[in-house]
Amino acid sequence: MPDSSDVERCGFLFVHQDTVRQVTEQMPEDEKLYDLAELFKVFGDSTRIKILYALFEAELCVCDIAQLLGLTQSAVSHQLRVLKSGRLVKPRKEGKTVFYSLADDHVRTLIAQGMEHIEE
Amino acid sequence: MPDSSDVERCGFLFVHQDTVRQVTEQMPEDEKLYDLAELFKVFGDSTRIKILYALFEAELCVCDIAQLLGLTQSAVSHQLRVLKSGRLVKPRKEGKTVFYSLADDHVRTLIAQGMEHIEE
DNA sequence: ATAACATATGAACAATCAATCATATGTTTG
DNA sequence: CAAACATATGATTGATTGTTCATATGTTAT
Repeated sequence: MPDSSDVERCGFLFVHQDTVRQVTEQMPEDEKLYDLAELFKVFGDSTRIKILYALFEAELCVCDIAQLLGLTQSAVSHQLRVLKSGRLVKPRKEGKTVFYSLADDHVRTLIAQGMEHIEE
Repeated sequence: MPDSSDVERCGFLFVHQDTVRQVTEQMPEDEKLYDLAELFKVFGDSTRIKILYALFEAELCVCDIAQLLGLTQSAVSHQLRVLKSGRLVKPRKEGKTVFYSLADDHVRTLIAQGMEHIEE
């Protein structure tokens, strides 16, 4: 990370000074941007995407998901933990088994938007 | 990865057999799911998110972005390459300098949706 | 042509991460 | 209580990734 005494300068920054100030003002806080990146990181793995897609259709238990996707129970459980901590899925306990479902509709919307981008 | 001869079975798969079949049918092809995960992976880094946010307001050159975000020219260039290969930004060359802008509106929509999820 | 500049690229390294294996927790059934 | 079952967790490991440093490519100006 370069420190302020050693900042590079191209000719355009000062030409676009107004724009640059505007950009700086509109930029959300660092923490928010970090959280946003963390959210997308959760979507950024094909196993987790598959799990989410599976939950598009139905509430499923860990073991069902594992069979459905040809994965280990452990792998699925680990990934469900990531999805849960990102508030993308929510558990419902029923005796021994835990059923997972999508936490809210943002998950659907985000994935749909992503698909649109892929397919265009 | 477990092979088919050694599949775990919980009591629920067969209870939910119809649902499981339906889920399997609705599931997109593996390659598409992989690509989708790749797309989200591009959003899944705070530096890239910051770059995208900067480009929300204006077309900017590499050097401007570097200064704006307090990053190395090299780091920005590397990340712009990732963003470009994900078709999230597009370059416009003008002499020595290269200006980058958002490739399309999906970028805005996706980030907006993500922010909604974060802020709720 | 040569110097200055803007950007891109390649190699190297530290950090992060997903899958695996082994095991722990907690629930139901006999 | 003990055995069987469903899920969760912790440690390890191979792979991926973001940054840095050095350098290359390509453009403009003297």
